[in-house]
Amino acid sequence: MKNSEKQLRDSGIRPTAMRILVHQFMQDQSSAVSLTAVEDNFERSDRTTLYRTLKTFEDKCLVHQIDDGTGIPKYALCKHDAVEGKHGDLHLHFHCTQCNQTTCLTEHRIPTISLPDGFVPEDINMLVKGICDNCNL
Amino acid sequence: MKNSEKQLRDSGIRPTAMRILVHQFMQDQSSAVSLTAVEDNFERSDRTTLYRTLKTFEDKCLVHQIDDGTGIPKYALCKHDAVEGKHGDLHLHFHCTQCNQTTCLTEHRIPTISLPDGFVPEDINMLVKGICDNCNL
DNA sequence: AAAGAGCGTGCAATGGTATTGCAATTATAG
DNA sequence: CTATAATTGCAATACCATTGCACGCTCTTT
Repeated sequence: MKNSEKQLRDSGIRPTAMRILVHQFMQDQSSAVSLTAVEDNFERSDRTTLYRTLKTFEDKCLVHQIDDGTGIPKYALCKHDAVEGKHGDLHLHFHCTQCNQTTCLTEHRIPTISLPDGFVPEDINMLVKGICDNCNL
Repeated sequence: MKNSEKQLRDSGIRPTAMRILVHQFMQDQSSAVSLTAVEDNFERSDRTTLYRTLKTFEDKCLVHQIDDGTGIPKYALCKHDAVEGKHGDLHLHFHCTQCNQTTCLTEHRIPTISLPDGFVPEDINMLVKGICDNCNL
């Protein structure tokens, strides 16, 4: 997938070797990854660099950060095309309490919710914890 | 509210002076509080004690922990009667990005959600970020 | 092709918070 | 009143995110 380089460029990110590798790594993942997980896969690189790489990706809407309740932020590629500085895909996240993996259920849009008067929603986060399909065999 | 003492007893928690005070403090709050917030209100007591107090409350379902995406856990009293070791009230949480307060919208039950085959839900967390009614005047 | 500016990277250090171990104190039960 | 158990306070540990700084690379400009 030489694709990564193009995607970085399109998002206004200079496609360094490191960034391309990280992006490709993210593409290979079926579940969201922690910074530590990325670090373990790139032992030659520094944690800080990877940290900033992910942050850059996030700023440019290539990646979204997921809070799965473990206290450790996870990252996953955004499926949709970046929409001008807005993380637009509000989907469900599932955290498996058994294998500890966090998955994007991209198909499952978050239902619109009605709030009390005066409350203005800007972002919605929905997290389901339980047993994932893999652990449930 | 001498009520606190009874509630602790009913939950199987020994009602020490500290615990009663913390419980009363929680009752007075209109939004969820962080450990640090509790600590600031009880300067005479140790952070660890308060930490364990909240944890005890949580274990006994007097209090539920809220993850509002700030990375700092918040706590709020459970409204419902404790149901045998199960935190049963799945309600909405709202985090105001302006005043930084996190509120339980107890009235707003979380809609049931359909998951892909093989996924078994055990707990659901729904968090809305935006501007709260107080900041929106 | 060489000089310079700006960005990316690595290292070291800082800070904030949860969490645990242990000893002293306090409350409960016999 | 004594013994036992639970609670509390202090100190220490551990884990991350985050930042400052200096070096190196790349890209542009002349």
